[in-house]
Amino acid sequence: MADEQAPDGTRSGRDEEAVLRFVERFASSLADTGWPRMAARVFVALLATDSGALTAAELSDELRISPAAVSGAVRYLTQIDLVSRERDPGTRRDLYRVENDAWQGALSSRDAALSKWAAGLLEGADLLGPRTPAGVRLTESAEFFEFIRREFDTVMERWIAHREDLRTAAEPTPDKADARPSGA
Amino acid sequence: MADEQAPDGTRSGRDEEAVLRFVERFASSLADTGWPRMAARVFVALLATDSGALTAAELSDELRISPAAVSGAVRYLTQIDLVSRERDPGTRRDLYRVENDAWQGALSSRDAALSKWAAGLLEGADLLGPRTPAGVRLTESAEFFEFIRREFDTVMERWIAHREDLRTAAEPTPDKADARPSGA
DNA sequence: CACGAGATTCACGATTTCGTGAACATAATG
DNA sequence: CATTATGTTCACGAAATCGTGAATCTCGTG
Repeated sequence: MADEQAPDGTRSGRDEEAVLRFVERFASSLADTGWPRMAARVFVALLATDSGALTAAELSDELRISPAAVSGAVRYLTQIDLVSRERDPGTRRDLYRVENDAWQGALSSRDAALSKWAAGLLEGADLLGPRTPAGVRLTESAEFFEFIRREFDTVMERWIAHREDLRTAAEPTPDKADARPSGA
Repeated sequence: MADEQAPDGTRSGRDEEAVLRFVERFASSLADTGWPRMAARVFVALLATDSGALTAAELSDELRISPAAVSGAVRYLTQIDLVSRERDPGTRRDLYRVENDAWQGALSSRDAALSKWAAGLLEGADLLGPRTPAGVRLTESAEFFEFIRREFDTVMERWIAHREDLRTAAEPTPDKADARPSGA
């Protein structure tokens, strides 16, 4: 296991097999909460690369799925802004990249659903009579969702700040980058 | 349409057909985000009653589904603490009730999933090497989820306070309770 | 303690979802 | 402009999901 290079430039002093198992395991827990299986596998595979990006062929190969499955998974992931597509410079292949702030984006995109729910609930409250117990319950539900939606922005701001703290705390000394095998 | 009473005690000056349509429509948007169809319909049907509770027979009748389907939906809903089961006093029938703070409970129960995800991600980070780019990405993802989980408690506290504000504001005069049939 | 109302379980059939293979589309290169 | 490498679309078949009907179970009641 001398000095081989994975396609994404990752140094393979790693137990690739164990990584594969991790990808499958974590993708499964995502799938358990409603993610499409293939999308989950592709996403976690990207997360687990140093470069954060892979080509369709690499994904197809590593996960043992057809190019069509990769295409479908990637379409799903780009639609919800978890993954971006870019052209691999100098070649003809596309590169699928996981955004650094992928999770935040994923949660943010729930905003639309929350608003839609709130609107639907208010509609129902109106129908049932806003002052009936049922109408009150629906109105309060709508208010809950609107509240959550608004609070979310605040939480994200706090996360950004917290992340900065963590990052600076993680740098032991303002030394040269030493965690960069720089295989490139 | 003099003074008929729906089974849950709801006065039916309402357009029952329109309510039914609302139930189906809103249940559909829940289903679109991954809810089991029957569970969504049962849940919304309960939301739309004044008493907040219905028997299995009433649900089966109103939604035109089999008792088995009701049983399955209710099992799902009680497992995630969105609905509670109680015995209809004096009779032999169970009553399924939607909790007043149903939505909060539903979101709270996501805590477990968040923790599980964070743990899985840390495991992966360890595997990939905590100081490699991939390991850093996974660690940061885990930290994100833990952060969200912690923040959630705060948001809920603020919601409770905000809800009280809304409730007192909703009472036109400090009169006798008129919009509070006490959804106990 | 037998009866019966009501709830649950289980196997089956239908519907839907999902991944594949193959044809098709697109674009860079000589 | 033909060739080749790459990505996408579409119909098909497999597999999982879901709701039903019928049998089974539970427990209050006469």
